[in-house]
Amino acid sequence: MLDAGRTLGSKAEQKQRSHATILESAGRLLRERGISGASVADVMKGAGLTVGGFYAHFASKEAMIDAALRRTAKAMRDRLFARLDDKPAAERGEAVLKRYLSAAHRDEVGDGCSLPAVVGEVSTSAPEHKAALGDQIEAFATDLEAHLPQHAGISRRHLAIGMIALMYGGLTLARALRGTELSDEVLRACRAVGRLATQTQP
Amino acid sequence: MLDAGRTLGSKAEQKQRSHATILESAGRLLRERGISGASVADVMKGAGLTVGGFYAHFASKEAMIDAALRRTAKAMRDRLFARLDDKPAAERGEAVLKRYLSAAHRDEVGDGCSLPAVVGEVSTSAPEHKAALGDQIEAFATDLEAHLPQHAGISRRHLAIGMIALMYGGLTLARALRGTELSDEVLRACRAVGRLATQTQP
DNA sequence: TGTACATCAGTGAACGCGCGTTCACTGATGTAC
DNA sequence: TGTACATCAGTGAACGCGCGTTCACTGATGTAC
Repeated sequence: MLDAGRTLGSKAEQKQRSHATILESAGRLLRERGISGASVADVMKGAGLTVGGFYAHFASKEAMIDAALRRTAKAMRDRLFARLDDKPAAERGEAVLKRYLSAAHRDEVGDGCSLPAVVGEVSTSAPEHKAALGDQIEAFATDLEAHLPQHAGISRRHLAIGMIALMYGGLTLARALRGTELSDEVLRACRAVGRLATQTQP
Repeated sequence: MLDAGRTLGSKAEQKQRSHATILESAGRLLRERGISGASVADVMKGAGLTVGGFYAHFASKEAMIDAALRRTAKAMRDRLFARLDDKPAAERGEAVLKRYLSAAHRDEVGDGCSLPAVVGEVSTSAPEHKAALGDQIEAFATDLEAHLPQHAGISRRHLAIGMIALMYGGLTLARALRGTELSDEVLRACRAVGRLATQTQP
């Protein structure tokens, strides 16, 4: 009775902890190996569990991918837009660009953005992933456009969407070419082109 | 004797024709389903043949993917830069941008650019694909930079590489979101951002 | 407090399937005499 | 020209493997009395 609050639901708490660990493992493998590469067995092994228990936590692999995608994309946004207030408003867009298109971000595959691992596969995988991706792109664009300047002939929203495509495209290309000289060049080139868009017009 | 030229090597010619048909089928499936989705059995079926004969034409699936990637990328460049002489020099960069980021190109998955189907998978597949992709990006950049204006603070080569990342990223995102409103918006937004880079500076 | 029963998170083996690759074979084409 | 043999492009079944999913089970935790 005294420790009712601690004991009660301790089984449920254990399950909750496992659920979180599985999601974390799924997020890492999703970013490292993509949708098809993040196998249920490996995700469970990464969480210190065995395959059989998976379906007590998720209805299907697709449901797991969906949850992992939403979680990792949210985490990425939080990180990307953190501590921007320290900088003058005019420099914030470029700061996001530099964080995203850095060599460090290219190399920390399992912890970085999930878009490079996911976007290319979405068109050939389960249709529900399209909605998850769409939601994350919308959220990303909304967060980003607040930090971009007004240009003639293009809305801030479209500027943000274009910047996302540039950042996603550049990072994915740089990762595909990792270890070659061209990989670094891609990052530099995309930062330079992005700068044209983040700068206030003369 | 009379028809020696026609008969001689007719077996070899048959094999050559089959080889071309297989490559064509591989190119289509590679673009429709990506590297892992273009299975050897389906590629052969698409060429009107059966699995067993495959290894008389290619040393491995990887060799086939390599050849198909190089072929389709070359074909895409030829198409993208065709008949640009009809246009004033200042409009050629934007013309390429419009061709690449068109709704038509987004929708003709099996005949368009192979980058959306390939780039995301390269970092987790056979290492030799990295070289094939690198070569195609180099060639693409070289072709493109000739049609771009000089900007302050960025080389034409880097402008070209950045544009490629923007076009690849935008098309891939638009394909992932195909059928949604956001998909069209991505294409429009990327064309607008690309225009900032293709225009001569004021 | 102690005992008997219920719950349920997690295990591990099995399923049907598609994959890349191998191989004994078939039968039309090509060659030798 | 006609016959016997060699070549080789393509067939189709088989292999070992990893996949997503299912399911009978185990054993620690929780509940009832």
